[in-house]
Amino acid sequence: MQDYLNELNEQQRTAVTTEPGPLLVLAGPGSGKTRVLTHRIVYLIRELRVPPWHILAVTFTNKAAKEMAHRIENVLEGQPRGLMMGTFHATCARLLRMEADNLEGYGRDFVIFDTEDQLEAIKQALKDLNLDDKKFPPYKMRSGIGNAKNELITPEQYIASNYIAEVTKRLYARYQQILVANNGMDFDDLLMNVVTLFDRRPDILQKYQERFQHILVDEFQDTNTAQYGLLKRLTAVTPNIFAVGDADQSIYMWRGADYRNLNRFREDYPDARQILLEQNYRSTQVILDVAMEIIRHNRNRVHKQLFTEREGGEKVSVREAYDENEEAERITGAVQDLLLRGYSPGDMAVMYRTNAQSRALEEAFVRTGIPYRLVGATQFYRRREIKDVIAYLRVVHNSADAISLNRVINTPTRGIGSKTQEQLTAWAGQLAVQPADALIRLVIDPDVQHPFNGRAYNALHLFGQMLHAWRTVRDEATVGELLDLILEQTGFRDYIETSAKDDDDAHDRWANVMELRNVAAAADGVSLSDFLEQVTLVSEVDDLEEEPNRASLLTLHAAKGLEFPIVFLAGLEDGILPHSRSLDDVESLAEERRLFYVGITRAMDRLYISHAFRRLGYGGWDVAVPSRFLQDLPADLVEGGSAQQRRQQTKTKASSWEWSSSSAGSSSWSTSRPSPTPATPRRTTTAAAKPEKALPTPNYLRTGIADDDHEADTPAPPKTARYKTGQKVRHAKFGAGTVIESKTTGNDEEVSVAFPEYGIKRLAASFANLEILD
DNA sequence: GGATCTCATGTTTTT
DNA sequence: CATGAGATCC
Repeated sequence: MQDYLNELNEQQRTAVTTEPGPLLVLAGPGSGKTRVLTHRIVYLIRELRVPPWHILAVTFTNKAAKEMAHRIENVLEGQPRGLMMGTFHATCARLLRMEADNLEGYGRDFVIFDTEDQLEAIKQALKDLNLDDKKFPPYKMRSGIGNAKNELITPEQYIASNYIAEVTKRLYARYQQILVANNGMDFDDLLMNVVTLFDRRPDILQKYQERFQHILVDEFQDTNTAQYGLLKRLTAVTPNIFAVGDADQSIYMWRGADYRNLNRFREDYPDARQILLEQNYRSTQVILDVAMEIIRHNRNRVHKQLFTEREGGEKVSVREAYDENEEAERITGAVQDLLLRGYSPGDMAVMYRTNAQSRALEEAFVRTGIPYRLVGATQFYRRREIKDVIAYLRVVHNSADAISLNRVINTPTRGIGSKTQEQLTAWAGQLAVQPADALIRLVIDPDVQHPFNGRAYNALHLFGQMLHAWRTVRDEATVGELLDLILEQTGFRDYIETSAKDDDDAHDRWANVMELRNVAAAADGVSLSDFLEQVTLVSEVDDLEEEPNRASLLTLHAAKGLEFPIVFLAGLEDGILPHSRSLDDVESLAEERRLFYVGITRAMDRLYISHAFRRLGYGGWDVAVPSRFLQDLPADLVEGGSAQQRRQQTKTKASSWEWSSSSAGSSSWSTSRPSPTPATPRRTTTAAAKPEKALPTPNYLRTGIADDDHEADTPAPPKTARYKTGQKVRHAKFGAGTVIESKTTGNDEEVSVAFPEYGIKRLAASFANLEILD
């Protein structure tokens, strides 16, 4: 009868069947935490006879929520009615939809402001306060305000300890007024407002305390103060809180998450039981050992001794590529190899630190024709054309949303410039109505007094008519129909076609709009209000189309919670995987390490790590320093030699470098071996980066660390090409050849040379050591 | 008032 | 390098 419990190991079963009360599950990667959560919910419903509506399960991503819903459905053969499950933000939004009337200044039809809307509001606030947006960059101010909200600090409580804080405090207050005036809440408000509501209205708090008698939290280490505060209030009377987390996978500190909430939990719920899940069902022992060795270097952590029944396993491969393009090519080459060996594209994932890295990878995948999907890069709902269309819907939905009105009133351009917009705002102020409603007044009341000249009036009137028409059909039409009407009346397609850079761009952007239209059309029976909420709170495209069997390209952050048989971690370089902005702070550095740990532990069978010798910075090429984390890899579990050896090899090969061969990638990962005659290990990372002869050290070979003294005054390499088309040159390996083309790239020179026997090679001048034959 | 160009500037991760 | 904002030009 309890067959679903048999699928669990002892610790898991203990967690699932523990009696209600506070429980902390410390779950290592791959230890089945989702399984524990879902089974716990099933257990509560089936065994303890808890009505589903007494259960609240919160996650951090929509993906996790969906996954959980899916699994529960499988076990229970149907979705339990009334079970509340979703992200913190979505849950709070739902709650506020019911209760916002009890919040001063807000109504239930509030809109959710995303990051971009926030910036607009902050710019407005800066203007209102006569502050210079150069001195107080909106995005920085936004994070200041956001941090305060995450800590549940109101503008009044904000401590102005210095000038910038004093400005932030004032700005925060003004910003908040603007939000309220727009009946808008930003992401942080969703959480904070619920807490505020609970604190002001004990009766409402009590209502939800009674409703949510069992609360489950996924990824507990990612909670911030506001979220923790929320949980604490809800469980104050009945502390049935089932929290699952792993401090080693805390990667969201930058957004206010604080894994120390795990400690607070132990203090705040002294009776809490604690269960450790260390058995891993995902990776080979080799991968786990590597992961543990990496994470071990972080201080102040509780070690989890991960183990699996999958003993042994393939060693982790580490390779250095010449640059990011070659790195990408080697990865796709290895992918092709693996495809031949029976893996499918869907088994593989390439993970990286920053979205910018996806470019080279994507190009390589396109070139090789391997099906791939790019997860979340330019987030669908943040694309300009999508935001535009959504802004239209928002204006139709909510007159108070002046931010959205500003966005669309002249997009596409229709002769309503900034001056006219100012007049409109002023005029609406006089009428004491929202600008959007003032426009409608212009349409329905022909005799109304207004300050506009003929041209402006016509333009405004025309727009007002459209808005009026949309408003009229709003409640009868489906979201899809409304959207069609808007697209048609605004001539949106024309707008996209005329404003796009080129045909491809126009095509893509229109395709995006149509994608949104499809989403809207599919959301049959969903109210406009709900539709807008979903659209703002759902970031991933995964709702749109679940791409079958494609390799995934994704950031390490996006990879959390996922697993793949084959994982590639690209760009393991100082400044990228420990990200440059985290190098001088111990805590951030520890978080970068956890990010690496998360990446490693996504892999089931095989892990490939790569870094490049040089990488395109913002401008030219920079020499990359292998990630400091790589030094911590256990040598006996890694194949590919030390960082020094790899670099030595890169340099040896670089003298005969070539990009063109597409087969180079596939063999290089599997056949290249660590140099048989390893150079005397040297500690410095810049060691031996000097070409022999008398060539000047190219700038890109220098790092911030000072080299030998005499190099400091070596002149920079010539900016102009040293090699000219038609010139005869000699290469150590390829022999004599003719220069076809030469161009400078950054501080180096890229020479294409035709060799009679070897064909055309593209060579990096600083390495190729070409002898000019005249 | 609007569109185009240039210059400057600023670069992580996302609910 | 890419995007965005500002100035300039139409």
